[in-house]
Amino acid sequence: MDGDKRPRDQRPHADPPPEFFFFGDDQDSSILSEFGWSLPEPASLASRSGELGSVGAGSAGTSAEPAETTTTAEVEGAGGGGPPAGGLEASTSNYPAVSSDSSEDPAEKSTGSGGNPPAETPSNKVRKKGQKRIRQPRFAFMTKSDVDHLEDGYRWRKYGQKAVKNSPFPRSYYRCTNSKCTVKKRVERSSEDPTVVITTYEGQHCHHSVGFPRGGSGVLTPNENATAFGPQLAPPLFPQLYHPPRVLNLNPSPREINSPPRPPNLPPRPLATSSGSDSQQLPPHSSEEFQAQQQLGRSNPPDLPTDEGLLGDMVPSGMRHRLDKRTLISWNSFQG
DNA sequence: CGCCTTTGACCAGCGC
DNA sequence: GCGCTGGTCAAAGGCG
Repeated sequence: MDGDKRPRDQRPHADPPPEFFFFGDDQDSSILSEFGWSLPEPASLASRSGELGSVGAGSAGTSAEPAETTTTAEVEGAGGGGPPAGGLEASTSNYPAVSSDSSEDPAEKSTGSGGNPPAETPSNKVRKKGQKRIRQPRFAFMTKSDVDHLEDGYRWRKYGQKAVKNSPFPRSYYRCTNSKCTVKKRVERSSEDPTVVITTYEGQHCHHSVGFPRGGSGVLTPNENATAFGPQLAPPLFPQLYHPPRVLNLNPSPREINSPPRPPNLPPRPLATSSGSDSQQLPPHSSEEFQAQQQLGRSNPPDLPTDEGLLGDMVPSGMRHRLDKRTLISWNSFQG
């Protein structure tokens, strides 16, 4: 992709800019700060966005706590023109909202395993020349976990793994096992905080979740998925997170940054595919956490339309279609 | 046997 | 055109 000699995070970005919205707790706020996601200058933000894996080489993680805190980033994809330098501004204006541009995208790749008919897949495993890779909307989640592949209610087949620049950790590529589904996801561990797993979803599921853990109970309906990120947008919103993650403050005050780590009464909860049973053992929230979530408006008042659903739990409805740093700032301000 | 992971090779796309 | 990197393919092997 980039033959640029500059550090990847200093290059103009070819991919659509990422639009991040974050979830987690105060502790994760500091993590984001380390990622440079706490409202970096636009250029920096833009460069990081397209490639989460370039989040940067860096110091060791902040915490060894294997927890469930999750950060989410919307990484819109629509191949082709990258945003002009300046990133954030550009991203906001140049890229359509996920909800609108995702639903009508044709199956994305010529090599697609999923919805694309075999006829479109060259037998020699080579993409048709001139066929541009079309990116579907993407969402990235940052989750504190000691396991890489987080259970999300769908079944995935790993189809590749690559070492990524500026990261000691390889990036894994997964594809939804449903033959008609083109959803893919990338999983990588943050180079800055090895305890943080970055999961990027791309595409939309066109089928029911299998539930989680694999084959387990708790089948998600398409509607449930839809409520999370718009119509059947990929992430089923981490069903294991029955208590949706809290939204991170991207612009934490010093006080917030220095806030004490999460209390020990919040047990770490690895969200593992491999150890699926864990995902069912959802510990009861501490009243403290619950209250905090309530304050963040992540509860789902009964008077909200269904559409508010899980996403409503995580982000205000106003942010649903366009989430960018500024929005987050605004929201953070809104939260006080 | 079916499903999945691993892994090396290949290609696309980008900047120089 | 070259070099680099991300993304993908597909054969081979492992596992239940």
